[in-house]
Amino acid sequence: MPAVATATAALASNAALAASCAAGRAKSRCMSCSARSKGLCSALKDEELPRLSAISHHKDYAPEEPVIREADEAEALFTITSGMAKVYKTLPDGRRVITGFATAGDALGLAAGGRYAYSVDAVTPLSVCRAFRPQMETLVRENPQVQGRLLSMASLELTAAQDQILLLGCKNATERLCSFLLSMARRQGKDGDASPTLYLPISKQDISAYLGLRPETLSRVLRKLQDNGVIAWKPGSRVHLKVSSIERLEELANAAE
Amino acid sequence: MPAVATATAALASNAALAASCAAGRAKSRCMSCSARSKGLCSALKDEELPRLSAISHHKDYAPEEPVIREADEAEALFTITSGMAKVYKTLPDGRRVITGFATAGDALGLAAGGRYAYSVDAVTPLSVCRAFRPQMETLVRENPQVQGRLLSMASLELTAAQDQILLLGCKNATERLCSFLLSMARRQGKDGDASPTLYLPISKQDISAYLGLRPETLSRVLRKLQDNGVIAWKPGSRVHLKVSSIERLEELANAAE
DNA sequence: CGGTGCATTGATCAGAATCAATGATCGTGG
DNA sequence: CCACGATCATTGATTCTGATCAATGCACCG
Repeated sequence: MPAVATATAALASNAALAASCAAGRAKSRCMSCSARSKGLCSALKDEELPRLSAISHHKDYAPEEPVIREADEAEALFTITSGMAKVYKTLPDGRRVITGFATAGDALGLAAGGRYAYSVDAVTPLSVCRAFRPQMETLVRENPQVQGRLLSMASLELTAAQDQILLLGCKNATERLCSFLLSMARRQGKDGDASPTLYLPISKQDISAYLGLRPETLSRVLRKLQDNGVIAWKPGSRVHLKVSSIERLEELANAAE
Repeated sequence: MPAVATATAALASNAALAASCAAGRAKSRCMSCSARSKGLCSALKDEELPRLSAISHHKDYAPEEPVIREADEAEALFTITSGMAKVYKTLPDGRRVITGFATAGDALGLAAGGRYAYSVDAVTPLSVCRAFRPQMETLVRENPQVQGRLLSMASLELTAAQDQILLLGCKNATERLCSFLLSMARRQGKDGDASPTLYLPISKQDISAYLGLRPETLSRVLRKLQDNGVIAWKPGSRVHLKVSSIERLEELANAAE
């Protein structure tokens, strides 16, 4: 997740980012954004960017800070420019699942009804771009291709959600963890190949909430994988992880033994 | 699910539905469709309908017949006109989850990549409308509002998928079943109110595959709810169900006891 | 009428949850 | 800079839910 590293660097100015900006300034803002080529923004040509800059407002969040609260009025669409966020849902009694992790380029707040369907908190230091609904709708009207981009992003999310349903509905603890590590490794690797070294800014609590497991169970499975030599914590940092055998991980991800 | 009743009635002619139809005939076809006001089609005005008719091909399926196979080339977009279908994903070793049930108006085959991300089988006798990708893309280009409709449908599906993740990640067997019955009752009730009499064309096998439970477990939970007087099989038909107390069901759906 | 296949029920097992205790880490303030 | 407390991770012991295994019952169909 290379975007994470640039979390603090991107877009230093904060004060000037109120309701609207001069087009010239705004253009350079979106042009130099680390998410320029991703998500929503990739649907716009350079010359169309100022329109987006004009309606989007930058905002930063500290780790664990709430970004979106389920059931709130869905007044804005968020695009992550750097960092990572967790998307989750909660039951009345406090139980929760993390339904996904979002990174640079991902959109948050695509609500079908008038209200957000999930909550979002920052995982790492997080930067987002907010565009409020009315202005967003104008942009979409003027640039219909944006909707196509939104649709394909929603489809991707849907596919990811269904994969997660498969994981939660069928897989045991070991398979869940291996599937998760593998998908993170693939996200970080080049063209679909899983990277053997893995940057994991996500706490174990959050991983267990994502996998539908208790922290204790996650800890035990993690230990088992280490003892079997499948993975190793990289010395020196707790957020780096080394996978000794991607093949072994792939086996474990789909086959109960 | 009123649409189910019309499964056999809708669109009797089959032979004439090859590559293209005369606009007049085609118009009346979509105009009188039971899904006219739903899904994709609701995005088109009456006078735009012939364009859709011209590119859509009708097809019927018997219960349990496959409609879409995961990983196949995604060559068409399906819209259900009547009946019910199950959407599911499978692991290499055969384990499977049903990720959702689709009824009249629902779209199937919205694939982000070039391939279907899931399989679909008919649950009841099923009628669908197929539109092949290239023609569909033309239609979308000429009627951009269709994409908006697709987007909001995808968002709804995404929300449903995330609810299912919450169910599988957090809830116990009783809560799962109650949540399911409740959502089915709501689908069949008027304006969000759950209906106390419930038409359930879905086999217990499929219900258990949807809830991430074994058939034996489902059977036991079902029995418990009956013994507690929360639900009752309506005498005379095994696909009808009566809920004695929606409130009780709502309690059970979200609260571990 | 017998057979096949699915649903139910019962008995047992196992995987993960829960409960509990200890140990590591981090931030804080003395 | 170190000591302390708080928080979180790990490990162990035990429980419990749901899975699995097995037997019986029932319905549908040839």
